[in-house]
Amino acid sequence: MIRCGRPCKGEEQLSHDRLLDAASQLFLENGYGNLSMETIARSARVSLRTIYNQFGDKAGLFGALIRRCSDQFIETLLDQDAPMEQALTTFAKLFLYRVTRPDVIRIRAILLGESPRFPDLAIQFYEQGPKRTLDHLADFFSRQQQTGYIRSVDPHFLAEQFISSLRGERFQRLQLGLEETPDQAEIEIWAQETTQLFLYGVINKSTG
Amino acid sequence: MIRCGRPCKGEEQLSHDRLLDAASQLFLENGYGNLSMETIARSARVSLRTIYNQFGDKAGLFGALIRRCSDQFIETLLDQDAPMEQALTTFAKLFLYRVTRPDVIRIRAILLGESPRFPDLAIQFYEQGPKRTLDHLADFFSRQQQTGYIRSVDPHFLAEQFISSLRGERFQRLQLGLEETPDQAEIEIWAQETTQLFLYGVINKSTG
DNA sequence: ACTAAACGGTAACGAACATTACCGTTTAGT
DNA sequence: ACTAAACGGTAATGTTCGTTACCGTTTAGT
Repeated sequence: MIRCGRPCKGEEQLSHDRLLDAASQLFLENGYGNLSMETIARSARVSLRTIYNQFGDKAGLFGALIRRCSDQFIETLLDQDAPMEQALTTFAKLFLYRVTRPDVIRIRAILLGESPRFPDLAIQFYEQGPKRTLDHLADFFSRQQQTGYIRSVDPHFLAEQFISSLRGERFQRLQLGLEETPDQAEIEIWAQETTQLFLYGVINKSTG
Repeated sequence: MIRCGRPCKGEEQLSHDRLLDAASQLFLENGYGNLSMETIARSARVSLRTIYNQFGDKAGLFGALIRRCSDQFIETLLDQDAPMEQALTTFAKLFLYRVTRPDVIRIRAILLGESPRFPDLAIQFYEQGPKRTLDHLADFFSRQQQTGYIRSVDPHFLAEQFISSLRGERFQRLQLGLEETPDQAEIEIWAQETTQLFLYGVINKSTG
């Protein structure tokens, strides 16, 4: 790179983001232990010293990355007034689409593998990401219970079960790299079938 | 170690197992990339050369370990003649107990993180472990469908949903190290509530 | 008894890697 | 204009690690 020297005023955030972007992609491809700082620096067209100035060390860079990934969380809207099945199905589609993106799958798997080394990071990730979705969903179920449409079970339990059903075994296979990323059409079927099973159960009802 | 030289006839398998046991525990504690061959050798009271003779290299040792972990799979009995809810609950307890053991949780998380480096290993693990459980469960649902008690949905879909519901969000937290291993009492409640929700759904039925 | 195989222990080799240091350069702040 | 800060590039440092080699020892197989 020809460009060198102290960056201009407006460009401070720029190299910072470029660095995070490059590091992100490389961590996703190689995991934590199998990626060298030099590779990151070269890919981001940044000097090694800059990384250490901005993030302290490798763990700091990894942490910043996880945190940025969690911050990308946007609360999925749950329409409280729509029919419950429709509201849940719409939520399910959005949730499944996000959660099946290859980079989300990968970052999750990497964090799982390294969580004993970064226990605080695991907590941050969960509380800023999955936990907020669960709370949001539990609130939805709680309101639906007040209408009497659904059984009075702990709404947090319901939220956890719904999320877990949504992920399904296919999510495990995705994390193991045994399956391709689903497209929109597959996700829609996936969301509908799972939501119905969750709502109506398995038993054949005697009366419709 | 004082003991040295070519091992006696009956002791061949012994050091092999001792090696796998030690390696197993160390991999669980440290993950793949953060564990040195020398540490394994010392812990197993075995020379480095012996490891390389028996397993080729580090990846080979890790693979043998994963395979042994999968082979420990024992088909959980599903009583086809018992009432369905009872059969499923019994299965659920056993499944949850096994799947929440710390070493099983850890080996899974490590394999997830390293799966891009060991794609074949991920396949072997899944097919010898989870897949056999799923097939077994799908067969159970298929037979139950013939009795007409449950809706006619793809039994493999039902099996996947049941397993996935069983794991629940708590399983994710376990993998992230955010929760303690559940004891038998917790597992029983967990199994019962999940099974009931799976069978009867969320909707308040008009007629009991 | 003799050879080959397998072992434990130590050391060595070579590569990779996280981290730091140094140098010349460009911009910010005053 | 001058100093301090931040940069890119290269090199160095110190460590760790996977793997191999060598040596003396013990057992298997014949």
